[in-house]
Amino acid sequence: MGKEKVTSQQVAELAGVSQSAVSRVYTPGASASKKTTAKVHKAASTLGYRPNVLARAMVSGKSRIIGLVVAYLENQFYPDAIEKLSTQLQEKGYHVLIFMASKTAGNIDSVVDEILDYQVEGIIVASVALSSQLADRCRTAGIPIVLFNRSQDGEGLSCVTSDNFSGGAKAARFLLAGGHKKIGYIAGWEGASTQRDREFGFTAALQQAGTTLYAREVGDFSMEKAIAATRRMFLNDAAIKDRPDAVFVANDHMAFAVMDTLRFELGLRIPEDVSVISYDDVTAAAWPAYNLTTVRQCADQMVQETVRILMEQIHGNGLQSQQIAIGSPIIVRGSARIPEGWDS
Amino acid sequence: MGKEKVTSQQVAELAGVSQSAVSRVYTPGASASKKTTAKVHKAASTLGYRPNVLARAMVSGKSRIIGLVVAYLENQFYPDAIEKLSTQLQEKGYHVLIFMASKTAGNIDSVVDEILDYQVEGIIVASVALSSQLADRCRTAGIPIVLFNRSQDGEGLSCVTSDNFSGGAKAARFLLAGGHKKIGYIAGWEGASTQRDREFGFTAALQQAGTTLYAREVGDFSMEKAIAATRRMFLNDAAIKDRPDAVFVANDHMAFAVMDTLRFELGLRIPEDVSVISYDDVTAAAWPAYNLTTVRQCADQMVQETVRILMEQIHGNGLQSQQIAIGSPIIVRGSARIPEGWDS
DNA sequence: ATACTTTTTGCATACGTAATCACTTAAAGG
DNA sequence: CCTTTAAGTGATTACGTATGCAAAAAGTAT
Repeated sequence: MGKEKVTSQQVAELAGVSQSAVSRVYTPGASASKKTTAKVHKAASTLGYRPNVLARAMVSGKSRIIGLVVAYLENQFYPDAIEKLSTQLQEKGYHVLIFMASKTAGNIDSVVDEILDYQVEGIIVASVALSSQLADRCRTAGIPIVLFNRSQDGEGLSCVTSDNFSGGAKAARFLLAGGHKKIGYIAGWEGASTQRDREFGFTAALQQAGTTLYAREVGDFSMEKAIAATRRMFLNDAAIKDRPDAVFVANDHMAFAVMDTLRFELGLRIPEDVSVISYDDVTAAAWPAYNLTTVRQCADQMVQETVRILMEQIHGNGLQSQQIAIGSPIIVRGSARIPEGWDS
Repeated sequence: MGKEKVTSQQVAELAGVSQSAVSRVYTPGASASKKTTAKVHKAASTLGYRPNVLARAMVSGKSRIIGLVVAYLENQFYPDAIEKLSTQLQEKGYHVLIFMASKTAGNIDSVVDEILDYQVEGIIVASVALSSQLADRCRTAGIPIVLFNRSQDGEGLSCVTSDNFSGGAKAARFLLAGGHKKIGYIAGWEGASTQRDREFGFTAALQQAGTTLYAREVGDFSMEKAIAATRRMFLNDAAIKDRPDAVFVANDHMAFAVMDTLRFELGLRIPEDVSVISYDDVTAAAWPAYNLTTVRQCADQMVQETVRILMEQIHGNGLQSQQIAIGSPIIVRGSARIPEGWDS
């Protein structure tokens, strides 16, 4: 129960120098002679001193904390991204304060309020939309925000996404090249920019080829709803021969549920009876049980860009907001028929 | 670029009261009259004032930050747990500062040092071992620690796990009741208490039934290594008839890889040729593609106990360290032969 | 109305550190 | 040896809030 806080003052006394000297030894830019540095380090290690980040934050205004808002971690893409984000920020001397925005959109504002209470130096918002007044508040507070895997028009917010439009188009062209005629789409949550852009890209490419969506259902990025959507799409009144011969699912997470439903509930073979293609390329997409053909969201690059933007904004260089879209290559595996002579 | 920090002083001036009064309005225990409370609230909302948590932490010693150390988020059990932990702590007014201990054991000490720099009120360590000197340091600093999903002897540390020993035993009895004779085990990382206890429980139950492990390989809780372990176990020199007829895998994460290897690489049927049973019951275990019979780690209860212990220790009630083991029921699905007349 | 208790209030201080400033010491240059 | 410049140092202050203390205000009982 020794609540022994070792302060710079105590170190100073032991080392026979002033508190200022101790502070300077631990402040990168400051000047301290070899001798005092040595004395201070010795005293500090015998006392077990480490600078108090909070006190440091008070006076310097730099908390070295980044707030991260995330809605749910069920979709494996997010834990992956969080791990990478946290690791990269750690390397730069920042740390991540995590906030769950589990409930409805209403409480996201209060969540961000709580974040601001911690004097964070920046905020990363993953897969969540912000109210415009909230964006304003952060802007006037001078706290940079980066949307991760979401974009938002009009607010002038920085964001990092994959190129969802062209990714969706790639998926469409892959299915078309495979000779599919009746192509369905299982949408994500319709409030999400990712959902919208993927669908736009997909339907645009279909249209370019002179065709349109054969069926469409909404899965809201949820497994349960994706299962229901699959049933609606494949168990309709029409004859069996009228069911879709391919389906684009808005993300891998739903695609797993769709595939399981197609195979185990409806007895369909993939890709012989139905081709399935989706978006994200989470780890599990490569598991043999799914072997999912999917458009990759390069989490590494997305994280890297997110961190870069954040650092630029924090250090005041790039005050312009940036909208980054990372290239999204298609990863061909076995869940969708492979077109003859396909190699790109 | 308005770096406008609104302080209690400014609120005080606008409301025509002292800074102390403002502070007291926002301090739960303090006394303030209805009238001043109203005035302060009004002034605060026009100015957009919110108390600075860091400054509050300085003087009160309460940062309302909990440090969370986690090694990897690949195993879905951890993201799940993190989400629940974070949500529950948020409800109690605490927030989670996350630290990745990705690399080897060596740098865990430095990670915890960084945590302590933030004056956290408590630390949760998930699936990572602490050096004893580190445990000491936290003890003398008065910072409570709770190990999550790990136990550690000798240090007197609090920990919350599932009842791994009896869980392992349940798995063994299930396989034995199913009539299996050649039972293999794919171990996790041997430095982990969870691995050890699950194996002890499993082999103890085998021994009680007068048998022993037929084969054993190490998978280190890693998918790649689990795949290699599966190959070693099922592609050995002996005749095909000599391969195990059941395998207990130390966690679900590895079990997915094991099942995929058995099915798609070795062409074995589950459970007809080989029964597979494992431990955790992560979400994906219920997916039809795996339909995994597994011993459940009740994440909800584990999280609840973790938070409870932490809160007790922080508020100084239970200074005794506590070791909690949550009951671990077996969840019967389809990956292991179901014994005749089984119902428990 | 008086004396006494309870509640409310402002003042001053403390938390642990970084930054400013003026000052001392060391180095450099002739 | 003296002058000029640079580097290092300590005393002091500021960051934004909570809290002990004493004074003032508001009730309460006599």
